[in-house]
Amino acid sequence: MSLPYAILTALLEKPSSGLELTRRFDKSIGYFWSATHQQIYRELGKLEESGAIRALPGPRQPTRGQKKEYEVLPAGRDELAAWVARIEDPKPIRDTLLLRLRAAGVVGTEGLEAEVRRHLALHRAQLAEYRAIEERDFGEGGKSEADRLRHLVLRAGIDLERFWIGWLETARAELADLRAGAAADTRTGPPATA
Amino acid sequence: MSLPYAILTALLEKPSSGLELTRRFDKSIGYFWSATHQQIYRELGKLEESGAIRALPGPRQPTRGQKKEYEVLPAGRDELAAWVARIEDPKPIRDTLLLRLRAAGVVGTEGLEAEVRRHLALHRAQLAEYRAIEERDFGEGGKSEADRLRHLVLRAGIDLERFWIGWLETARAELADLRAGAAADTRTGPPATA
DNA sequence: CTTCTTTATGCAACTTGTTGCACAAGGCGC
DNA sequence: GCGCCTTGTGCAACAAGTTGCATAAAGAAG
Repeated sequence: MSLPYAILTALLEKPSSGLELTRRFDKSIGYFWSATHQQIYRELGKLEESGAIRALPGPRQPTRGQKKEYEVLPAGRDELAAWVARIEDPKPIRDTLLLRLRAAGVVGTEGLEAEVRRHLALHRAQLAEYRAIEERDFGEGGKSEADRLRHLVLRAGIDLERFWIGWLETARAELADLRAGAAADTRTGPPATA
Repeated sequence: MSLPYAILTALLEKPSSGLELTRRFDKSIGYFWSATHQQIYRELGKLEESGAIRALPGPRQPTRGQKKEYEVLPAGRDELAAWVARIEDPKPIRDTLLLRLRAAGVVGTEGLEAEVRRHLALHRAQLAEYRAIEERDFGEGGKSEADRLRHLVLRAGIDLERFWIGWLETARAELADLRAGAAADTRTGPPATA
């Protein structure tokens, strides 16, 4: 499980409350590890119980509805450092569009082209967003180690979007070609291979 | 949820038993949608109950330990066709290595370089495997619609591995550079930016 | 014929992630 | 003061995925 480590990283970057973490996950960390506020609160509770983090002493004892900030304890930092070097195999992707393309091979491509075009637009928008972040946050040189590593992660996001855009363009062309072939079939009859 | 549709696709390609499906998932479909035999058996039960598939009548009434083959019914095929055209947004990736790189920004890169190299080797091996499949199954032209779509899916796998290999090479170089910088610091003292 | 292995199906418990909602405190408008 | 919105924490139920194990039949090994 990686969520606790994502939370420890975020808290080391800056001590925060549950809701603040949720917002930060929505922005930066969530681009490659998303989490809802429920998951985050649950995990914060576990981390506090296990002694990896602790609540910062606030003006009054926090009850329900009161902000509660956390900071990482040395034990939590050690766990995170150990996790960074841990051996863990990459997991295969899980993408429904690939699955749907395969399904289209047996039930037909009806409606798939529109969905491919829609995904293409979404990935192009995401790429533009990443590029804007890159220009804003990593414009000139003279960066710290943490900055260079964050930039590296961002470049993974950028390259990944580029991969999707390239592949989706191929897919769109292929689907258009199949459609043209199918239209020809209705005029001339199916080819011998069908 | 996509697993039932993955199973319907596999069963349309060829009626199978639970264990056969598991093996086929391990080979081809599992490259982008993996599933354990438990998930598959559970889902087969649900699909049979909902009338999307049915057990093929075998030599005797199958009990526990006896092979039980399924085929897709028209209702299941219709559901699958509707799913192919469904609007569904792409989900962001979840990759622990990216997360660990980010964590390394706050706790140090100790041990990460070895893990990056290991992943690089794994992705190179996976790429070689995909390329072998491509040559074996999609060598010459004259392909059916289903074949062309399967090839398209395989090319996504190939391009994705290429993306990882390219990015991991960049990451390895960056980590080596950071390590060299840190080594220099121990001799000359940290730079003013630290 | 008994035991062991392989093939095959499946239950139960657990972990992880999602969805919907409840509840508390504080600020704002009137 | 009273209603309402925002901020903030959290429970409960569900859905999806994982792990470990139980069970049954069939064939091979002795």
